[in-house]
Amino acid sequence: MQCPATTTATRGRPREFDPEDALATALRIFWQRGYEGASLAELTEAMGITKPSLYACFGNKEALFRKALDLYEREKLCYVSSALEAPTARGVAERLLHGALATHCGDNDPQGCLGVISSVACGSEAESIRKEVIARRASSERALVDRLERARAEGDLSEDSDPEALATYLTTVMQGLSVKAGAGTSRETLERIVATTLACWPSK
Amino acid sequence: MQCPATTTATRGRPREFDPEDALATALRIFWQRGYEGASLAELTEAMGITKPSLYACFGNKEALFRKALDLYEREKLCYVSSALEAPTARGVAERLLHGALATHCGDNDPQGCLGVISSVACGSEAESIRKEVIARRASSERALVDRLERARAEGDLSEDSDPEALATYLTTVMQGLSVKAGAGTSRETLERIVATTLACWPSK
DNA sequence: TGCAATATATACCGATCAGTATAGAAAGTA
DNA sequence: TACTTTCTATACTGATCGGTATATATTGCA
Repeated sequence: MQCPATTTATRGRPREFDPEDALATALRIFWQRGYEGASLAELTEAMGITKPSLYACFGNKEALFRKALDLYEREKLCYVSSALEAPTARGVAERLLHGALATHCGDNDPQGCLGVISSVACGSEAESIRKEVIARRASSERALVDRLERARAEGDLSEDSDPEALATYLTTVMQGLSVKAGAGTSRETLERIVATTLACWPSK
Repeated sequence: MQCPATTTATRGRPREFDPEDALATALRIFWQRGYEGASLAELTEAMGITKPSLYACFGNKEALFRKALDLYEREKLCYVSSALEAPTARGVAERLLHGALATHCGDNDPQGCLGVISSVACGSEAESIRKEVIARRASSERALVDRLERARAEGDLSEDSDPEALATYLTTVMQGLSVKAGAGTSRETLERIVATTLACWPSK
């Protein structure tokens, strides 16, 4: 089967492509098109492999998407967990917003957030994909709530503030940023949105 | 051809369906599925008409979508223009956010914003749809910028505030709300997000 | 060298996509 | 009643969808 990490000598004809490279390419296509918008024809052409190779290596389209989503969270959403390590609530907000900016409006990657794209779109067939993306997002949002509750306990968020409300508010802004980024809003405008959000943020 | 308003006596066999009802149904389907996610099979079944009837009355799928989008803006986004008539900048923000809440998280309509759904998703064929939706949104955002500039001129927004930045910030929150609504976030949570946003809003 | 194992290339599958050709049904007009 | 006009119902088009069967090519091992 597939062994992306260990390059153990196997029998049979060796694979002619690098599964990690191919997966990174698939991620890029899914990121541009969404799950349903990415056809197997476009995927296989971009990855430089044929459909049987794709199915042998990754299972099927849905399994490929989940692996791409894993890669996305591992490599592109790492700013989230590192943001939670900021010393203050304001620092967390700053790192989250600037991280979102860098990740979803960079020059080298598609614009917008794969999670937002996949949860908003599309038809009925992709329902299980949608649910999975929403579930993953919920767990990372819970971590943010916990962090802000800690901030309130530590005093850098005022006693009468609502950590849960602030957390969902913050992710709302981040998701709005992704929508705008995907719609082609300029980076400069997005930076002003982040600045405005931080200017409103109710803590030091 | 089609004459939805005037019921002039025409020759030939009379149409057996009400184009306005059919269009309202089509809007609901597009709203649930997005442009590409809504198949003609699902559309015609929900509308209770056959494909030839749909094509004779509405042109094609894209034209039907544009007509549905017109209806959507006319009936569902009217809260935007009425919000701009609020006496103060804070009143504008309040009405916009509560209007978005009522429209995108109501019990009778699909969750989320048709514009966000259509601009975020999907494949490459719907590119012209995407562009159209983005353009329509831009023009309504311009109206909000104008309104906030007036607010600054009138003094209910401080001299050193940035109306353009505040306007895009506000629409960012609204689009984030739509993403969350489409993902199934509870109305109560969304109301807390609105309350949090207004608590942060930098004007009386 | 021959065999088992794995990968590739080609061509195909049934289902669905948006869109249409054709024929019949229902109205006004003469 | 005959005729024109318009709508509806059925069946179809070529293209594309995700997925696969088959045959061939390339390796390790015996």
